[in-house]
Amino acid sequence: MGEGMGENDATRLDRLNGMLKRRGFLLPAFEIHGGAKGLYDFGPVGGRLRSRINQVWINHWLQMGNIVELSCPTITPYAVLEASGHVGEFSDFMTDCGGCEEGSRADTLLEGHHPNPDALSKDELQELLNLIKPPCPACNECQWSPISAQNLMFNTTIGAGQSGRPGFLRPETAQGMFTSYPSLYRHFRERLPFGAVQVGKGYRNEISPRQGMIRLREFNMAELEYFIDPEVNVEHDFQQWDDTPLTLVADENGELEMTLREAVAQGIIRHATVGYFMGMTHTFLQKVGIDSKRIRFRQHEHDEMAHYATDCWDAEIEGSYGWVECVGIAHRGCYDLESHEKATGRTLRARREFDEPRMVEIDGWTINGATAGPAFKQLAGAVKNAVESLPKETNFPAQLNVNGTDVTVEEEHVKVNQKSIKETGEWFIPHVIEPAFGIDRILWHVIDHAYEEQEREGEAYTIMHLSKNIAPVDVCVFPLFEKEGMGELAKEIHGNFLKSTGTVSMYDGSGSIGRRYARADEIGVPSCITVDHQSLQDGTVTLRDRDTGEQKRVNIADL
RNA sequence: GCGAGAGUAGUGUAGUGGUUAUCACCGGGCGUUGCCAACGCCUGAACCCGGGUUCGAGUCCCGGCUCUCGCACCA
Repeated sequence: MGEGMGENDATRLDRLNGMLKRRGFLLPAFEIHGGAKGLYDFGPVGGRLRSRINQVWINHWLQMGNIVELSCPTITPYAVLEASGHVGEFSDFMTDCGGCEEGSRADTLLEGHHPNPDALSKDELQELLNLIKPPCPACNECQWSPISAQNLMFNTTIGAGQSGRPGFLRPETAQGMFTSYPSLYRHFRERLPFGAVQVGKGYRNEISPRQGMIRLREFNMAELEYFIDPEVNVEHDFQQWDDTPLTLVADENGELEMTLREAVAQGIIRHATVGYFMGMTHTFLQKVGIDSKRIRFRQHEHDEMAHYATDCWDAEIEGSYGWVECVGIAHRGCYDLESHEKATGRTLRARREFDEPRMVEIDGWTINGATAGPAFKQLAGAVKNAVESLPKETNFPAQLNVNGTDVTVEEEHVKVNQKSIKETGEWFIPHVIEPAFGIDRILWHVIDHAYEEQEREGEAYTIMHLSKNIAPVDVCVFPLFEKEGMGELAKEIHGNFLKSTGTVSMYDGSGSIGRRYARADEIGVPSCITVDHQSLQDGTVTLRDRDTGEQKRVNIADL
């Protein structure tokens, strides 16, 4: 990152940041109290920009027709994130020295006493720590406080006092969508594929937030969890991207220019749905005004991917900080649902009906409950499983080892088990393909790409070329001068814009007309309307385009 | 987290211990001009926070917070 950033880029970045603060896009949060690292306010202009980007994102995915929107809590019980692997992956287990109060990592203290302390659970670490009582590296004292998970996640307590139970602020929105799987499955009438999207806040207690909006402690994310049947080969329509080859940086093939259709056909992209979502991502980024020449997709190398993932592509956008990953599109296999299934014992599966019912022949042994029950008592269940797995040729009595106990199974304990079972389908854990968007990073690059510095008669002039889809203010209405009724007419037009839902209009009557255009250009207002003398006579106004500066006269009624 | 540098109106800045903290842009009001940051007058707005040294601190010292850069960390 930051490669090749010249002095001009650096001063441009300074001026851009100054403007963003001055005009109310992005500001350091809680600044009057000294500020807080990694936390930003979206200001009077930025707040609207953010929510419009969110809305475009949601609508973009809802267009697929089999996607619903969820909203899950940001406060998440410990068990959920333990099941998902975040507690293990994201934490360091810390303990404080009773002598000098210096905090140490428990796994580091126990190195040399265990082959791989990093892999131990919290309880196991605590047990080992109590046993070993290693000396404090700072003061040699051997008194250690109970281990706590010092986490890249924000700890909290759900509920007050003794009854409170531990939890975290969520590090991603995804887990709530996985835990909502049963409700999604029912909503979609038990038919794959389907997906859920969620836009919301995520939290990571980053050790060192840097580079403005690029690494935050509280961030806006937007994720899609798309559930598929791994055995179904889906056909996706790639036609819409056949004319736009993408820049792909593939794991083993280096940088390529090719269409998604080709990349999927050649197996460079390992799953068609991943490819389809890459296309959807590219289209979305264009919708919100990202320069498509500065988008590329980079494939994770094998050792970079989470162990359960089978393919992962990042959409990277080039801006003032170099190439920054803004979207991750990961094929997560069945990892997430399986993890929650294991932790809860709940079924998180889908049903796949066979084309033809399958007859399963069972020809073997099972126990005779009447005799085996009294004989094996509490072991009877385990003996049943063991006997049923024996081949038909087995002769009784037979010696078996069940749960570590040797038992003798007599002929009288068993009976022949011969039957046909008709199976019409099977249950499986759906696979998940997850496009995860860092909204703040995208928003930053939207701003970065939209920001243009011009020079007009030696003066710096700033235009934000924000897309109409996301511009925080849709229109400005100016009276050429606030007299002879021009101010009143302009206010009336402004009022009519405000009445139409979703339109943001600003009225500005102060300063010269050129100054007002300049103020509007700086926050990226696409259109400005000016009421002049002629308006009073014929009911027309001038409509000025931000990017070209051209004006045309239009009837007030046609606005 | 470690090391280095920095923090003065909304923005960019001047100010090496001594009056009422400089300048520009900026915001507001009035007037004037009458379609692209025009002009005049009036006006608004700052020494990051907390301690210390000193008769006196924006300035020196210590601690904290924030920013920038390097190292470390980083689905």
